[in-house]
Amino acid sequence: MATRLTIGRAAEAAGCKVQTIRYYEQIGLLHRPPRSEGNQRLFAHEDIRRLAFIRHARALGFPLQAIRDLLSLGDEPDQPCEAVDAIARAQLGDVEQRITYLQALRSELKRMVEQCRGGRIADCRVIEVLSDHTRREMFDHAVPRSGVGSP
Amino acid sequence: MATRLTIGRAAEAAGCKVQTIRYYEQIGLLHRPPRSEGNQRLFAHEDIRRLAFIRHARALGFPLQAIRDLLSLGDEPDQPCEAVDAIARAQLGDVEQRITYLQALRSELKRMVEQCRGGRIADCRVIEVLSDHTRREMFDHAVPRSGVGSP
DNA sequence: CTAACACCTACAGTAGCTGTAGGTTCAAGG
DNA sequence: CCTTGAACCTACAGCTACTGTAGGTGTTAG
Repeated sequence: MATRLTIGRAAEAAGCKVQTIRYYEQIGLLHRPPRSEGNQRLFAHEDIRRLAFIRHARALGFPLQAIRDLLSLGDEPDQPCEAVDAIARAQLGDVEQRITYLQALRSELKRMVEQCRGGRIADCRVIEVLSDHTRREMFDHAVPRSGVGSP
Repeated sequence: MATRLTIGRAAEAAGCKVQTIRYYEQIGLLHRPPRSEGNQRLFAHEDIRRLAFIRHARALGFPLQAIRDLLSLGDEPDQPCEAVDAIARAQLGDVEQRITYLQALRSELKRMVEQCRGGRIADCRVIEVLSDHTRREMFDHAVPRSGVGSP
C-alpha cells in the first residue's frame, strides 16, 4: 500500500510543527518526498518512521548532528554498532554533566532565596549575593590611560 | 579615585569576552560608558560591578530579561523585595524542572545504552529504541489524495 | 461555486553570544 | 621619531533548532 500523508498529518503523527518538517528537509535530515500534482509533499510510511526517529532522538536531547550520524549509521545494518553506542554514551554523558551543573545551580539558588526575609530591596540577600563578585584588585593595579580619568 | 578600565581588562575582571560586553551595552543592559579621546570605552568600578552582577546571574542561569528586571529593581532600594524574590524563585523552579526532565532523559538513555551488547547495527537496541515510535494508525485511516500514490 | 483551510516559498526573528573583516589607537622598543 | 604588534573600533554574519509571518496557490466541504 502506498498511502501517503500530507505534511500536516505527518506533523500530527510525529508530534511536531509543519515548519519543523520542512526545516528537516531543508537541512537534509529528511529526503525530499514526492509531490502531488499541486506541488504538495506526500510522505510515505518510511518518511514518517524517519521523522519519528528524529523526533524521538530530539526528545532525548540528541543534537541534530548526532541524529544525522545515527541516521547514516542506521543505513549500514551490517556494520558493528560501536559508533552508534558511542553517540548514545556521549549524549548520556552530556545529560549527566548538565544534571550535575544544574544541581549546583539549584543549591546556590536555594540558599539565596531562603536567606531572603522579605524586607527592602536594599537588604535583599538575592541582590547582594548576585552583586558580590567584583574583583577590586583589578582597579587597585589599574594604570590610567589617556584623556579621561584621574589627573 | 576615578580609575577606569579598558574593555579588555573589564572582560578579564568579569570573566567574559570583550564582545559580550559590547553586546550587553548594545542591548541596553550596560550603560554606554564614557570614551577616551581615541574613542575607546573606559569602565568605572560601578560599571564593572554591574557587569559582574550580570555575569553571576547568567552563571546561575537567569535569562537576560530576568537580569534586566533585577537590575532595575536594584535601582529602587526602598521598595519591598518581593519582586526580586519572585524572579529568583521562578529561576529556581525552572532549574528544578530542568533537573527533573534531564533525570528522566538520563534513565531512558541509560536503559538504552545498557541494552546494547555490541553486535551489528541491525540488532542495535539504540537504533531500535529510537525507531520504535511510529504511529501506524495514521496510515490506516489515511485518505489518498490526488495524483501520486496507489491507483 | 465559494468559503475556509491546508499547503507553498522565502525570509525574518528567537536567545545569547561568538567570530570575522576591515579599519583605528595605543604602548613600547629601537 | 618611527615602527610594530596588541588591543581597540564598527558592522555584520553565523551558531542551534526551530518558529512565525507575508503573500500567494491548492484542496475540499457544503
